[in-house]
Amino acid sequence: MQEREKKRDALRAAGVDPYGGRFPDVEAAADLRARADVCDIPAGEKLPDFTARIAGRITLLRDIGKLAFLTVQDRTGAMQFGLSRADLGDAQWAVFKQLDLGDIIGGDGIIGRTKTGELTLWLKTLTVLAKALRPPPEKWHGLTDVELRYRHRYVDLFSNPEVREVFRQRSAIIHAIREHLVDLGYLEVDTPVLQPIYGGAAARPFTTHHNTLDMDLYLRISPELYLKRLLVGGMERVFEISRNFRNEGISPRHNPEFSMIELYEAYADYNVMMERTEGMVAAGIEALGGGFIRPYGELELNFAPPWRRAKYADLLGEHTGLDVKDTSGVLERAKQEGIYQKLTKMIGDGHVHVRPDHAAPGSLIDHDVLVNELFDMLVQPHLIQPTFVYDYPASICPLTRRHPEDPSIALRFEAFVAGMELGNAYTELNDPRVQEEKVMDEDFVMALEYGMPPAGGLGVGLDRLVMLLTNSRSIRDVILFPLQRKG
RNA sequence: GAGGGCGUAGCUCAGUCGGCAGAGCACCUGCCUUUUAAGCAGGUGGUCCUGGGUUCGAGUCCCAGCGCCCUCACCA
Repeated sequence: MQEREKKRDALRAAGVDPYGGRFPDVEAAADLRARADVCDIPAGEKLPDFTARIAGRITLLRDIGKLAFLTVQDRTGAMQFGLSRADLGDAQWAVFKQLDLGDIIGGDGIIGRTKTGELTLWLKTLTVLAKALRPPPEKWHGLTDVELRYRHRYVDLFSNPEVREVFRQRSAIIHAIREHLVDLGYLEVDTPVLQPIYGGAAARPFTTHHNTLDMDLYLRISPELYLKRLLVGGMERVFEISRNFRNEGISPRHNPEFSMIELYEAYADYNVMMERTEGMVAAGIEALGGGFIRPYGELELNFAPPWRRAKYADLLGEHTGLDVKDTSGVLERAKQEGIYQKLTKMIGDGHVHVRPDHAAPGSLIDHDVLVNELFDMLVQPHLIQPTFVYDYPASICPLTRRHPEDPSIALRFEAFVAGMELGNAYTELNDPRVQEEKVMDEDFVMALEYGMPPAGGLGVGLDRLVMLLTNSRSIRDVILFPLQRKG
């Protein structure tokens, strides 16, 4: 670092600003490459009339005496600069001598190809735009220490092109989904992140406080209750790309703050929401290119619609041989798997509620809770190809409309891919008197009393979708600044 | 919250049985007008994650702590 500060001072002493300002009309390296490709420049030739201006960070520097080659990287790729002491003049050559890997420079010159055919910008003028005081990571391995990659993501980004590519793809996916929904007549909205009453999911919130109002507030765990108010207000198709905050554990699939796209469509139901899920994912895939069949780790996933649709009860039977309504059979299996023992141990902690009316004789745990645990343990890991699991046990889905012919079934689906939950949807409950029993938010109930159109609602985890489409193992690889403990 | 793994130069990593702290890249000095992980010669660079302990002597062994990764739990 001391050496670099000396060079910075040397530049200043020579009247060169080491932190240059505006540098207009820079061409992207990829655009220049395309422009050059149509010219058929022979190896070893320079075209005196083909001028260009490029800017970026120095990633390679080879000084071979009175001639030097630099590789400069911009957002679109790399471009080689050629510097000749004879052409540049002593003053500019002296400037070059103060450069290091990692510095950001601009170059004006003419295009040519070297003996080996590499496209090269032969500089007439060199402009220092930012002197880097810290060296970049090693050129061959880049930055691989995951802790440093997350803590200093800027280094990760400029030294690892594949990381930049993942986040470019993330942007493309979200942009495509947004356009897809807008094309369907959806309005994009923003609802409160700071909520006096939290709801819409079962998770512990982060709490905060507004000083002037002297009011406790929660960071939202879901935008759901606000988006439904908008349905009442006549906004019949709305979506929000919502950062949600859940004060829960961290894992390769969970970050405390994460992005979800949530949408509501009046007069639709959960079947329509299955199509919306397929449509959004297809739009994301189309933006990336490469087709519906995509690698994910050792797996090969086929996102081509329509995805498999399977009833919760049928899948349970398929993978466990159990009948959902067989309370004693489920209890026995739950004991075999150790689930029952685990749950009864947790009753004291208040995490598990005892509901004898829904339990098998002699069981302390609600039947549907046992079923759900069995499902998570024995069925979910097998849901590799995109699958809509629908018609859930009603007791584990309070905000969902019941099946008209079977009140024990909720009109809900979850989308699973690679054994991971990707989305969750309902045919929404719009009866205020039923809702009232289950929600603390009086204003929300009042909204329903004014009449909410029947609707389908859907939430898709955007980080997880980006993981699946970019073949990323960890949610931290698709979130720019994942939460880290204070280092 | 529980278990396992990891932590050494700016970066990527070796470090044997407890016996002088190492390599490559980067950096510095010199040479080189077509390099491609450029090359050649010489050189600088260390809180071995932190704090204790054992020992004549600790990067190495023991204890505690911190951080990261993984698994489980919690949670969608």
